[in-house]
Amino acid sequence: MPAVSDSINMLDSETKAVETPEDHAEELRLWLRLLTCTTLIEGEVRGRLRQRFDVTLPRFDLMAQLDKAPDGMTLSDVSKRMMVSNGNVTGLVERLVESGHLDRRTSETDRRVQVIRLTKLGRAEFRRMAADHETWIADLFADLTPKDVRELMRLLAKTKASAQKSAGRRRA
Amino acid sequence: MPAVSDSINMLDSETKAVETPEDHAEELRLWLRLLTCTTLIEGEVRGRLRQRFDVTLPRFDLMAQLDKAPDGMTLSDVSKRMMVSNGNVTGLVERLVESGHLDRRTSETDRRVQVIRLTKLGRAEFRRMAADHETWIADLFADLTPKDVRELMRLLAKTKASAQKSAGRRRA
DNA sequence: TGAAAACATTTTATGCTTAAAACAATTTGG
DNA sequence: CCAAATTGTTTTAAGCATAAAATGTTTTCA
Repeated sequence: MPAVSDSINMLDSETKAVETPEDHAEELRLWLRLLTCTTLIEGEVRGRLRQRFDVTLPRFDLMAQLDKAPDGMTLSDVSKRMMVSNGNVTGLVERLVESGHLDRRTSETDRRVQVIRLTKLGRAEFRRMAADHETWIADLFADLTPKDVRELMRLLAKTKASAQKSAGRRRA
Repeated sequence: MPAVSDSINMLDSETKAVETPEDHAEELRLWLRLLTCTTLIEGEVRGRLRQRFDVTLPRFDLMAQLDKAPDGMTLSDVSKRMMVSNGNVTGLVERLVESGHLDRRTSETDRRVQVIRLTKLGRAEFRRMAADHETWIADLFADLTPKDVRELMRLLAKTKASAQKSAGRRRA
């Protein structure tokens, strides 16, 4: 096998790995750091939501999606947006309907579809929580300059695109 | 209360918010993008670990910690490193001992402490998985240039420090 | 038209995760 | 020395999460 036949981005690394056991330690470290940041912030937000509002993060996240959709969303939409499994949404919605935060109805045009939206109570509670939530986030990122924020946005957009491409390659 | 007593970074934003309802939309968007990237990559890694090795991500993460500690770690150490609750580790370890991947013993000098380490089997299996895992990560980040990686590392380090500071302020 | 494919959701089985309380062992300070 | 505080772990109760199979509905297309 000629050395020049090396291609970039090949997933089947069988032969490649034998020839050149490449060092991906930097990417690995980057991934761990990304994960650490997210875990740290997520844990902080989770704790504050529980302490101040006695609400879980998943419930808050779901309400956040619905707050942006006054006409409601289908369970599938929610599932895709939140990047969680369908079954997960089913249970989450169940509990939020039970607590009076969500309203759920079957679509008139397609009886497979469930449309959910925030109740008046749900919207009011979410708005209160969201206001505090925003200040928490601002505080957690307080040491970043506006330039840092812009730069991170850019690099994370690139990261997201790269990961999506890779995920697509695998499914293909 | 004198007006001059206002301090920066105050979490009690009662009066401040009324005066200047500051806009933190950028930080919020940054946080959501960070979360999206992590969720995306994590889901991808989780799926591949399950498909190729029939192992869960938490199990893999725990084994990864132990692989770096040939002499073993206490449950507390693991819990801190993985940033998960103590009870979480208890259950995870239980199952990994059951499956023969981990060895657990009570410390001789302090009978409260449980020391766990990888068994020969556990280490062998982890090494196999880790090799693949590294190529997956490299592929997921493939579109980032070395410069991008360095810059992201730097900005995420800054983010982590900022978040830790904020978390500390709250606990204080 | 009508069987097959696609779709939206729910169910099932299993495992992960947390916060808080309980338990057990060690350390500390009067 | 010993009661109190601290530390390490486990237990408990509740909820979150996934993958895969099951259910019911709509669409496709031969």
